[in-house]
Amino acid sequence: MQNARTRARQHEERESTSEDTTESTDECPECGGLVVADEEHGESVCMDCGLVVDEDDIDRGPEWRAFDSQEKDQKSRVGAPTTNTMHDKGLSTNIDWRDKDAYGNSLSSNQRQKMQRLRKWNERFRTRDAKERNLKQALGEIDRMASALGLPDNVREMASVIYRRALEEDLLPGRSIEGVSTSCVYAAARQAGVPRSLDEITDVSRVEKAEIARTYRYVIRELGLEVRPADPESYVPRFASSLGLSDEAEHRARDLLKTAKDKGVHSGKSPVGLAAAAVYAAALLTNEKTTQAKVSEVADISEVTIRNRYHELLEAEDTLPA
DNA sequence: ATGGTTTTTACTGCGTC
DNA sequence: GACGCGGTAAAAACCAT
Repeated sequence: MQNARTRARQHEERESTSEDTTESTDECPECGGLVVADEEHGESVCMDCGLVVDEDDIDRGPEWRAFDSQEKDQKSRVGAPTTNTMHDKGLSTNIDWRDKDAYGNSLSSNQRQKMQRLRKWNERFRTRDAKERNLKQALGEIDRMASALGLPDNVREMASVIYRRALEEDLLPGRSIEGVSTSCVYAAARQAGVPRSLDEITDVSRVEKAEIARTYRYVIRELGLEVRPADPESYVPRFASSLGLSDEAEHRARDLLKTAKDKGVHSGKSPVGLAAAAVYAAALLTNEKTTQAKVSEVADISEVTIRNRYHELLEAEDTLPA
């Protein structure tokens, strides 16, 4: 057995050593209760025990106050939000495709042709140079994959930002747009705490797994992105819900993973496998009906691995003084 | 390329509904 | 008998050196 650190580094996806003590953001470190944000005081407070988990939050509201609607209109200076998921951040001009004027009347054929030409040139200018076109295509890909994986908008946003940076730093030459955008999605999903396994990513990408992994490592290294090993717990909700398990079982699964973490059982093992095993074990403990086969299917992990892991989980549970 | 480790594949035996 | 489950051995995949 090599030492734990080396082991953990072996597999990108793997959980790291027991020295990593970071708490997930929405659970109280004291009692495990739910932590909610109190915007008025800029604090994050545990709902169960009242512990203030985080202070000095950033207030993202407007810095001005308005006392009536008129003032609100005057002081407000907000347009459409810019977004990184569009290659021009949604800032450039768009010419409507409908051949209607501002009053809704149809255009004469003369005007229609003119508008057609304008649209064409506007589009050409918008995506003028190679980088813009590159971005446009990549962002399309990112969006497609994120949708296919059911990832939320903020992940798309993150992936887009990462891609922009990659483009800025000239990381693209020699690498496919597909590969890099896939890697960005993978990285963003992991950073956002809603990881998808490499296999899941591979399914929706047009690029092979090996290339994704390679490109991903490259991008991470070049951009100096810090991505912690995936937390098995972050897979639990997804698995539990696709198996139709109760909240109690889900919670049980998390507990199992926590004690396993304390025991350091998880080092060097695939987080997905751990999560799958925890979900299965939790279903057993709460007398809910599932089979290893089903868990193995939704988690995309072999039954053997589930068996091995869940033995280890239960063992860790037993040997704990609790 | 090699070696050590984990995961997968394939197969077998056991108990139960 | 099909099914769920446990175990094993060999193959494959993976990472670090």
